[in-house]
Amino acid sequence: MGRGSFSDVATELRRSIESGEFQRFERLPPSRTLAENLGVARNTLRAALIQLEKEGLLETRPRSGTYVTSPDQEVVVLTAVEEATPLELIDARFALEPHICRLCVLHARREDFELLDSLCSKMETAICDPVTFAGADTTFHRALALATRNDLLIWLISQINIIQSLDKWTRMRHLTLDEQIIRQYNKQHRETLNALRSREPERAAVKMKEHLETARISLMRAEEDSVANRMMA
Amino acid sequence: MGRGSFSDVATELRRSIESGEFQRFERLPPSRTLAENLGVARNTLRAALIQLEKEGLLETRPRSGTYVTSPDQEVVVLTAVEEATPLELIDARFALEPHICRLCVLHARREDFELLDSLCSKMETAICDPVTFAGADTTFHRALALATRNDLLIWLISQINIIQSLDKWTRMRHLTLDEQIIRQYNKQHRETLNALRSREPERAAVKMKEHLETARISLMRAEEDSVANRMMA
DNA sequence: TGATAATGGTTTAGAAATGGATCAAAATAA
DNA sequence: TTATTTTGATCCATTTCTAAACCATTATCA
Repeated sequence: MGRGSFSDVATELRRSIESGEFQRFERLPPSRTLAENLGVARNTLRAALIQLEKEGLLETRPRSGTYVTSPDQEVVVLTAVEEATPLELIDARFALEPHICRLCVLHARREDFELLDSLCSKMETAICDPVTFAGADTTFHRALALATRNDLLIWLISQINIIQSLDKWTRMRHLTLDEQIIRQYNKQHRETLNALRSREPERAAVKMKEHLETARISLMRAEEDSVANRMMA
Repeated sequence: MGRGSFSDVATELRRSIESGEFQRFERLPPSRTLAENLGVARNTLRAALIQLEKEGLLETRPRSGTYVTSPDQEVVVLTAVEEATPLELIDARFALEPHICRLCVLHARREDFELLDSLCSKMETAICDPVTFAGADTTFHRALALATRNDLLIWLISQINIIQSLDKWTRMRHLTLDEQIIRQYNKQHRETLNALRSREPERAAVKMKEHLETARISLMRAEEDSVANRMMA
């Protein structure tokens, strides 16, 4: 056969491992068996295994077997956090927050609305103060999660907030916060809160989506600008 | 000379324990008997037992027996999250997964569909095997997240999967998986995948919501049953 | 009480299976 | 063609399994 098949085998195995077909700590089938299953010669398989070992997905103990190395959970956290792009983060919030609004309609109590209301007021007095606004904004979205009374969602949102509070994010975020944007955000926060108060789950979800869409657009604009600046420099 | 079957035996036993075949505090069969049942030498079994003891799943008292202990599985950080209830978890998935489907339509590639397809097939052949089905099901939902190419979403889903893999969940989950439910899940998985393939984000999201709704209902029914059982006892 | 059985722990020698290495021939790509 | 890669086969060194025995302690029961 021609070339290329060894890297195809590596790709196939990599997918199997990443997709969880071979669990961590589990032993892969013996190279002879595995080669037969994959319809490939043992030598070819070996080349693929060596490749994957270099990548750190496998560990082979001679005369014992080839094992899936444990992907350290903490490493996953770090890479997920460090490599998350602003748009990925917005997409994640797009998934979570509209549904959080729906759940708020079911579970929020009077005191939750009071907290959300006071946070809106705080943001409305911070039109010229991006730092204060950003803090209150984070608190507002966190308060929405809290109002669901769902510990898991609260935790997920808090994880996202942790990422958002990293340095590189904070700076970019403050850049996007001009007075016009803050006014728009404030309007959307109010609209969302009103929909929640009148117990309209879908309207609240829609308002939240509009809010996130605004945030996405301003983020993209900020990125374009920073690219443009980099090109100017 | 060298096989690694002791690690395979450990995997098999781990499955038996997680599937509830061996209940907590229950004594395992004598090592001689168990070894014979597994078709493996007693020494090999012992190596596996020692491994599982290290993992904290078993406790062996010399001359008495080997007992299933409370598994301190996944000692991960999520202390607050460990107390998440099944319904909280379903709500979180309600938030994440429909939107993940929408993003899949944008980002999934051919090989993603192939993986999802093969997982559907695997689940369809596991109608009478809840343990295998549950594993493939988790992988399926993870594969959906992977197909979004959004590392943050992938991470969030993996966190949810970790919770779901905790011992107390696994048992309840397997209880809810009768043949009828599995057939329904399989149908819904297929429908979701088909919607993704034909690039219809909203239909995929709707199918996923239906799927999660089914899961929620069967969970609630299982909880009612367990409450009823407790009241009978 | 005392005898017997049952259990986990340990050791041993031999057998079986595994990954590692090499090489000539075949197949493929350029 | 020419160069490269895969294949299939064989041998090797070593690990790990098997099988069987024996030990020490506990449990059971007469």
